[in-house]
Amino acid sequence: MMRTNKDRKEVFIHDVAKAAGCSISTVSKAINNTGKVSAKTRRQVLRIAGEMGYAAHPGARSLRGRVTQNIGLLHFQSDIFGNYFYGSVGAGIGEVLAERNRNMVISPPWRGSGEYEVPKFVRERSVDGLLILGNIVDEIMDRLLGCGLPMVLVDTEMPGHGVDSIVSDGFNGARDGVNHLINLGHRDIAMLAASQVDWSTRQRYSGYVTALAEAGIPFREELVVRASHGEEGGRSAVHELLARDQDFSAIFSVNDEMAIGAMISLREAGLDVPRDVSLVGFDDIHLSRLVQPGLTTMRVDHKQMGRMAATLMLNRLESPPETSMQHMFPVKLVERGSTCRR
Amino acid sequence: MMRTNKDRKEVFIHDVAKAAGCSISTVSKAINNTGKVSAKTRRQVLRIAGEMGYAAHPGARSLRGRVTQNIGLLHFQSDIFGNYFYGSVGAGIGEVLAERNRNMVISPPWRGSGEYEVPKFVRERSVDGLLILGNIVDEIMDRLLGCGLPMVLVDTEMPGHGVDSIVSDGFNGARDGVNHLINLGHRDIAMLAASQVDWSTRQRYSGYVTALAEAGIPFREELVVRASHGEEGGRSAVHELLARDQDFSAIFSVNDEMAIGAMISLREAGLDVPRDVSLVGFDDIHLSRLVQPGLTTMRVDHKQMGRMAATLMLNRLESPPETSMQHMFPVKLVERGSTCRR
DNA sequence: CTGTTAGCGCGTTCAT
DNA sequence: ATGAACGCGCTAACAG
Repeated sequence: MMRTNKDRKEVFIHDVAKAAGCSISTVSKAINNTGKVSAKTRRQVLRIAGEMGYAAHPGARSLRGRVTQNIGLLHFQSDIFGNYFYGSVGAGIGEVLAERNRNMVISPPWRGSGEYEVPKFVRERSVDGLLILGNIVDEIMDRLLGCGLPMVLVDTEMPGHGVDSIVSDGFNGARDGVNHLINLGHRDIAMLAASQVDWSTRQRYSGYVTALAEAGIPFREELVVRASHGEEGGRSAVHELLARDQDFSAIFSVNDEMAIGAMISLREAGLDVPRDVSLVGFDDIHLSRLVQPGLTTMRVDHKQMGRMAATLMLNRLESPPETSMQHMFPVKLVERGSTCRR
Repeated sequence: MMRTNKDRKEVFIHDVAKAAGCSISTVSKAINNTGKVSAKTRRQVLRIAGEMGYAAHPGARSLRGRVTQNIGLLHFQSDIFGNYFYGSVGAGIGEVLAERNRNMVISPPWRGSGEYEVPKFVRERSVDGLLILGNIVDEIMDRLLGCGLPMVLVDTEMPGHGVDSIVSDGFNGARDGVNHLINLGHRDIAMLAASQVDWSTRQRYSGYVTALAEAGIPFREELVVRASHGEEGGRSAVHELLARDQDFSAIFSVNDEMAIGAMISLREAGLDVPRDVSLVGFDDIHLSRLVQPGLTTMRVDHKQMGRMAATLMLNRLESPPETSMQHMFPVKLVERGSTCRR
């Protein structure tokens, strides 16, 4: 017969000490592998503690040692669960935190109503460090810095504040993506961009502009559309683009979700992808393999980015470095069905 | 000039008391709205605490009051971030936890290598309750019950252990889905199922069998394929089905991810959906609107399920009920392009 | 209404 | 090599 949910029995260090026939402090030393304890008593204590299912009270530990063993995950653009890109990054982070025995605390879904309130867990400092996914408004950043927690930024940068960051090479990625379209014979290449203040958009926008310039193709403001992140943004961007009544045979999108929204809207408008319009995205989210046609995109190893961000944070906590560091991941073209020769 | 990450200044109840010119316990009472405090001093204390950015040390609180204000999220089938269904549920959970001022702690990606180890945060009891997403192996369940934490199950049931559960109506959903196919003139309807031990699969399987029986269509074992959850499972299931060389004009899939995998494999095999094979999924994940053709499926309000699970848990913590409860969400057919008349 | 006090479980010093 | 004692920040019981 299985247990039911009635029989709870908390076991504290005191109980272990009694069972092991030694003092509380000896148990503590044995468990934390600190101070002087004979090998024999250590083994004994560990065995008993294991049998009794002892685990130190994290509250008491953090009260004493000022360390929580929790890492907070922040994301301000949207809900992390609903975002394929951040989801993969989060998975990588989760792996590392588990390997190194930390808990992951997640910020609540961001309600973008201009309330720049930091989550409860950072106000209360119930985490040792913060991993921040994606672009972040200055005002929030300022508040977070005020909390004095170590931070690692993922997919954005913020120089001069002593925070680490992990990004993908948006500039070269975008340049390569647009070059791919140019090599296919396209010249009228539109760009779907997000907010100007987003670091990632700015990088990718520069890559777009540069690729055009290098190919001697005049830049046309009318072919750049700005919209919100996500599939909805991509849809409205295409409507806007079509309403402008400009010729274009290809679209470079700042991310895959917008590209997929664009793909749908193009189809609804009676345009075939890639016959009428070639489409290149950015990120290579899981979805991009599944849509029909498959989305040509710039691949980034999201999970690895997450892993590195978490690793960086834990190392930083163990030995605070003098200087902050940024790391840039390479980006690689993945050809699928959404692009073809003009 | 923005702040940098150097200036951290922790503020404790002691500092607030000094600044407010009163005792520590008065501050505590004012903040927690407990005990007797004059309205004036309360206002005064709250103002000062706010100005100083005071937040109680959660470790100390939990040490004293045995409550952490954290809720743990567990998911054993796969990584929550990579799963569209659980992602939506998680979003609903996150909303409620934020509204009611709790933190969400997430279990690390489950490595299914047979190691039934409970996450660090439940061993250490750094959460007040556990929300468990999806089917769960008995052995893990047993361990979790042994921890004595209140639990709410989502998308699965486990009667007789005093735990609440929130599920969708898999039986009637599957029956309706299969009936839809029958009404379209199909008689050779295959089923893509997952593990027999999964509660949700069992329910949906029963619905499938019942619908056939009610329509007087003989059940054929050869048309039932079992595979792992997820897109990969759907793909391999279709391969298996085709290898069996049985006639079928429609497939009912136990979930959308498998259905989408099936859709891809059918296409690769030169079969058109829905012309050659009609396809019905279950769950209505975000992806199902995006694939081409759109997937006909059984809709469940995931986010609402998440909200209810979280609400149930918080209420249960505030006033432990005598008895456990289960709640079943209705399921509704959503017709899209993956089904047509035979 | 306010302040003093005790103790939550743990890690650490300092004796032994 | 081991144990006794202290205090981390906080809340609750009690005294004033």
